Amino acid sequence: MSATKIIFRVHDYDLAATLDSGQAFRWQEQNDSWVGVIGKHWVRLTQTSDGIRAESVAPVAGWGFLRDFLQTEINLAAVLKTFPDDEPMRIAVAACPGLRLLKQDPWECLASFILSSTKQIVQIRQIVSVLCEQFGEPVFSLSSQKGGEGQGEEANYFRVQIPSPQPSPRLGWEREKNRSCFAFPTPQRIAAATEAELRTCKMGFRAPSLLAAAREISEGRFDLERIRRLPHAEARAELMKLRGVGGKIADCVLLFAYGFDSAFPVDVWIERALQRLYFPRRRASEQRLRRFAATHFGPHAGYAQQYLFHYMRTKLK
DNA sequence: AGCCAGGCTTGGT
DNA sequence: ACCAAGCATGGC
Repeated sequence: MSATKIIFRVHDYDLAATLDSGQAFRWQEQNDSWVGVIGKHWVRLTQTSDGIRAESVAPVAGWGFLRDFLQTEINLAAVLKTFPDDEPMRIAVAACPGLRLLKQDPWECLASFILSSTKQIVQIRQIVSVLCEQFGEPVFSLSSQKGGEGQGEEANYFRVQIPSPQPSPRLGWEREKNRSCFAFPTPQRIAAATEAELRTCKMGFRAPSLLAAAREISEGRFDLERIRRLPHAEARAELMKLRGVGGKIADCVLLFAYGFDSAFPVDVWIERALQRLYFPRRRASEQRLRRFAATHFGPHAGYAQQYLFHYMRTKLK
């Protein structure tokens, strides 16, 4: 089974910064590439001089899913033009031109951010990784005996050599091979688990929240697709009905999965960034910072937030 | 309204 | 080595 490839010709796209900027938690750097799973597709992405090269192990019917995920059609320059013309924004953009927003699957995004509360990015990655290994369907099977006529999911798997160049010294080869080979578990699968089982993934007190969301969704009481069609404020209110989802997490899902570009997640880091960059002389209340953010950054405030966040994380600390 | 919920990283000694 | 603090929070 030969790998299939495509090149997305896109400029001002910083792949590494984008995949590693705290919006998605499943991408791993492998040599000069990034490996991850989108839906049922394992993919390897590499930044090249003329864009982004994508490789998959199994042949894919089309690359629309990846174009959509990476948002390569977005005219970034046009987005940047809508930012306020002030010193902090200029510096934040200059620090990482080419930082983008992805468009992720709503369930994966929601579940990941329910698991994110009071966790640092490294820990969120660990939790999500174990969750996928434990409950996710393999996106391809290493030892499947089945040919093409199985009726279940198996028919979609392929017997392949995973093109993973070198084992990392810290995780053994076996473990390394198996990472990123699982789809994100469905709401149905999570709903079928017990709280105790979920807790083995080290998610602690977030387990009941994840379980509740999975049940609401799998039993049809909560419709993730309906959110997409609601106005911003209503969509936000709807998401916040879920246990474990407050304003910050709702904003993350609105921005990273549903493409509400004006959503502006405010966490400790953004709060500090706003305080330092926009109110250096006197201390501004959380209220004030929030109100300022809601009006100051324009229609693509979410992009602005991502630049401020990245700048804060990498340069200001 | 303040405290609690885990566990891992970070930074001090 | 060890230990304490601090988390890209929200619920009760």
